[in-house]
Amino acid sequence: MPPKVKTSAEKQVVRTAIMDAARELFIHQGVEAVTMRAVAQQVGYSATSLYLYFSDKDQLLRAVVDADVIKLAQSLKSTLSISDPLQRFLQFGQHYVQFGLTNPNHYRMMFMTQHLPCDPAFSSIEQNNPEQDAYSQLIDVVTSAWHAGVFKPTLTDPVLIAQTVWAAMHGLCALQINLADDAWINWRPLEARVQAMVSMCMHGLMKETTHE
Amino acid sequence: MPPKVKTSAEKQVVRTAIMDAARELFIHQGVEAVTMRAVAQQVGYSATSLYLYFSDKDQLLRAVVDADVIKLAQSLKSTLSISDPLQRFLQFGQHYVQFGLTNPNHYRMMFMTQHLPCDPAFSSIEQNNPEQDAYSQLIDVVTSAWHAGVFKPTLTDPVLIAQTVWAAMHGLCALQINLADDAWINWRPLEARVQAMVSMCMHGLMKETTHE
DNA sequence: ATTTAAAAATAACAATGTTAAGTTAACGAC
DNA sequence: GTCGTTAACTTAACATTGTTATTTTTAAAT
Repeated sequence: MPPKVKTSAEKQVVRTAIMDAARELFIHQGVEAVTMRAVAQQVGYSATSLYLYFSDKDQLLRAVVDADVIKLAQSLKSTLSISDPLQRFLQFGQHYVQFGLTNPNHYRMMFMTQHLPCDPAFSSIEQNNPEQDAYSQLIDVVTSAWHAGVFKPTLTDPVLIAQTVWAAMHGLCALQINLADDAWINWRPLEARVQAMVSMCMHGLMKETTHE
Repeated sequence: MPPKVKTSAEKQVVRTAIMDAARELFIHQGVEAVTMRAVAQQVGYSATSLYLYFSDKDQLLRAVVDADVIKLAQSLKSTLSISDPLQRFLQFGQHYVQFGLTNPNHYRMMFMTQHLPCDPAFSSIEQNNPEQDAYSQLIDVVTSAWHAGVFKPTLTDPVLIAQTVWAAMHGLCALQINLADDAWINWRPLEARVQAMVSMCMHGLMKETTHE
């Protein structure tokens, strides 16, 4: 069966196929519930063959997450062309939240599960490349809005603003993803919570004149 | 060896011992990494005996988390005696964040790991009892501040305010806990991020006059 | 044609959650 | 007292998992 000697390109095809199968299962069943055997079966290999392409399950997850961060960045890229810095910022944020809420397992996998710290030295993502690095996009978007003077004058560090907004939006997504079904809490409708969070951020960060 | 016929009180002692051992290990090693055998050894029983007290690992985790939610509520209780509604709200929030950041594994176990939804009908926590239910404390604290008129007049739903503030603070804690060591991100100092988040919430929610 | 080694599969291992099958000894009935 | 009965517990055992060791297959190199 093994048609020996795969070109590096052919190997990449298999690698990608494994990652796609893994992502599909991770997203639908959660990372924990997915076995290497299941991934292998999905892609038509034996379980042990996966280890020829990924050293272990953690590395496979890491690779999938990396690829998805790039995808998120490419998705967010569409908002970067908005010329008005304020609108660009708002759309960017909305896009991010929408991604998290419509792809909960995706989001959980990327930002809520404990995985190996992402080492820029070994990542497949090119740091600071706005095509791939969603975090650097965020920094850029906030920084340009900051230069445009939309934030309160007391706020002097765009990076800090960015990290605060990210945290706020992340909290919204994370609680929804983890506790939406918890009968304990009488959640307000999701849209109302999104709206309230956006509103709080705007009133908390922007100049008064900006959001009349 | 088995000294037959334990009173219900004695059984409760064993149950608690198991939960304490489990919590200790969960917190130091993460829920995933802890085996039933390890918990059993810690408490001096065989692994299978744990199943006489908890139907499975998920239920054990659920019981531990429930107990810790009560502990959190009791810890937060100290702030409830502050007479000024605004100060009470602020201290309550600060207390919560401090808990999350100084007990990261605890916090992760309680709010960031996937576990069985908490069913009020079967929980050991008494819902709406301010001694035990931290969420109801939050609602109360925000509602009384709302009645005191500290929030912007456009904000008409104290529950929505509470859920928004919780999400914001949770995002702060969650990102710190999961991504603090990620070399990708040039995190601002933790205290600065806490301060910035608190400030954003206040400016975003409070009447102008409240925070001069 | 024979050798070599890449690519894959099969067999196998240790660890884990969990269940089934014993084992021990305190209590009640006589 | 002794004799079952049964609660409390232990030891065996199982299925599943991630992973490694071994073996098979087969395209290319000689």
